[in-house]
Amino acid sequence: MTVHHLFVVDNPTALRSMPQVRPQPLRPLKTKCSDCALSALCLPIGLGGHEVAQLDTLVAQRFKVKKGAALFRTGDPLRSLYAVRIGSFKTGMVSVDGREQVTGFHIAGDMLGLDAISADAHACTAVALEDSEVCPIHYTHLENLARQLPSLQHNLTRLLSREIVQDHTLLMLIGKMNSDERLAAFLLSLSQRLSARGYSARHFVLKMRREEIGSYLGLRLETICRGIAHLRDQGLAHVEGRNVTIQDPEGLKHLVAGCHRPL
Amino acid sequence: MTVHHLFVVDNPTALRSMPQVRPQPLRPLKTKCSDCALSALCLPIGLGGHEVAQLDTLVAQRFKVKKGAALFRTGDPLRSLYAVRIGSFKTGMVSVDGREQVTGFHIAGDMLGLDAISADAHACTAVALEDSEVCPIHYTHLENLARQLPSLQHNLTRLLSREIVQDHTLLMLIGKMNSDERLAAFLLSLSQRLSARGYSARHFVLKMRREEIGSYLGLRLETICRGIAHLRDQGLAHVEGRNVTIQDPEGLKHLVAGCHRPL
DNA sequence: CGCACTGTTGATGTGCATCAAACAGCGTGG
DNA sequence: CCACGCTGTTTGATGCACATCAACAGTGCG
Repeated sequence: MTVHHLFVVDNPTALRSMPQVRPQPLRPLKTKCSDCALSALCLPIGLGGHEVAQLDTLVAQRFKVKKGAALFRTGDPLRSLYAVRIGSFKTGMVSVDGREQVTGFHIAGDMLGLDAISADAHACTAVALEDSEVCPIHYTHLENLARQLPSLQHNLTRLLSREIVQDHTLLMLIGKMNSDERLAAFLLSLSQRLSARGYSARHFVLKMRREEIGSYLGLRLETICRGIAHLRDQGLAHVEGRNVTIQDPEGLKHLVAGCHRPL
Repeated sequence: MTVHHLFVVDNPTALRSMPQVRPQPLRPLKTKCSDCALSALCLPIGLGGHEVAQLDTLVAQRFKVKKGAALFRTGDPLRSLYAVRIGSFKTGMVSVDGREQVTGFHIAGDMLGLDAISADAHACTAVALEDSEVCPIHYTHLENLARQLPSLQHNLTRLLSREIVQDHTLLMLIGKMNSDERLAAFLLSLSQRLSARGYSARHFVLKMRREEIGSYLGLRLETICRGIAHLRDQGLAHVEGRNVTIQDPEGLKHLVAGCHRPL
C-alpha cells in the first residue's frame, strides 16, 4: 500500500459538482492534544493538563485529507468538528444556480464545521487546498465534556464568537472597500495569522488560486492579478506566482485604512 | 416625569460619532421569559418550565431603548447579551476612516451581542431603529446557568452558529449577486422572519432607511431606490415609502436563484 | 410654518467584469 | 528528449452595472 492510498481523492476543482466522497479515517495517528504544538491556538487554550487529557479521549483518530478532497459538504449531518492540524482548507457555499462563494481560508489551529451546529448539518463545504491533516472532534461527546469542563465550554463559545467577528470584518471588506484595499487586507490578515503560528510574517506561500482569492474577496481573478501588480508597483508587496513577500506592512495597513477616500 | 425620560436619547443618525451614552435600566419591567410570547424563538426554545424559571432569574430588568440610541458600542466591555423584545435594531461596524457597514437587522426574538464573547468586548455597535425594548442577560450568569442546564447551553451555542450561517448567506449575497437580486433576497428574508413571528409575510413596514439597507447590501441608497422601482415594474413587490407589499414571493425567489445568469 | 431629513429620478462617470490572447509551469506520453 | 495538452496566471481592450453628482419632491418634527 503506497502513501497515496492513505489519502481520499475527490474532485480537485470546485465546491460544487462531483458526488460526495467522505474522507475515511485510516490508521490512527497517535498525536494527542496534550502533545500538540497547536494547543495554544486551538480548542485547548488555557486548559489544565488534566483537562487536556480528557479532551484527548475525544479526538479518536486524526486523518489525512488529500489536496482537493472535501472534508465535508453542505448538507452532511454534523458528526464532528475538525481542527486543522497540518495544511489548509477553503470553506464555501454554492448558490442554487451554481455561483460559488468562498467564505473562509483555514490553516493549522483553526476549527472547521462550527456553522453546522445551528442545524445539525454542515452549511458549507470544506475542501483541502493541499495535502492536510485534521483532528475530528465528535460533537456530541464534546458537548458532554464541555458540560464538565467550564473552560472548555468557554473556549468553544469563544471560537464561535470569533468566527462571527471575522465574518463581519469580511463583510466590511467586501461591502465597503475597493479591490486593492481588499487584496491588501487579505494579505495582511494571512500574514498575521501565519505569524501567530510561528511562521514568517513577511514571506509565505499562497495555497489557493487567484480565482479562490477573488471569490473570497468578491472579485474576479483578473482583478486579483491587477491588484497584485498595483501592490508591486507601489513597493508594498511582491507576489510571484504563489510566493508572497510583504515589503511594507505599514504601507499596506495605511492602504486598508484607506484615508485617501474622504468618505 | 414624562414617558420621554424613560428612554435614553442618543444621536439618531449613525453608528459612528457622538459620545457613548449607555442606556440606563429604569423601573423594572416585570415580564419574564416564562410568560413571554417570544419564548419559542428566543433563548428558551424547548426548555422545560423549571428551566425557564431559572432563566427568569438572570433577566434582571428589561429596559427601553429610544429610536436612534445605541444599546452598546464597539469596544464596550461585555456585560450582557440582549434579547430584542419589542422593536428593532441595526448592528454595524465603522472602519478606521469612517466607512460604515451595517452587518445585521434584528427584530423581536433576536439575540444581540454574540460577537462580544470572543474578546469580552462588543465588536459592533447596536442602534435602535425605533423605540424598542430589550431583555439584558448577564453573560457570566448565563454561562454559569448554562453549565447546569444542558439544553440552555445547547440553545446558546446554536444561536451563535446560526449567526455564522446568516453571515455566510449575506457574504454570498454581497459577493455574488447583482443589486436587484440582493434587494429581493433582503425583502424575502425580512418577510420570512416577520412571518415566523406571527406577522404578515406579505405586508410589512421597513424600520430602516434606504441608506441603511444599502449599507447592509453593499450598495448605495440610490441603487436601492432603483431596485425598488425594478421590482415594482416587474410586479414582484410594491414598496411605497416604508410600506412593503410582497406581490409575488415565488417570483422573488426565482429572481434570487438567478437562473438568468448562466454562470 | 419652516427647515432638515428622506426618498426618487435623471445624467454622467468609473471601477471592475468580461472577453480575449498569450504565456509559464508541469505532467504525460510518443 | 521534446511535443502536447491542461491548468493557472498575466496583461490588454472593451462594456456595463453601479457609484456619483445633482435637482427636486415628499415627510415629519420642532
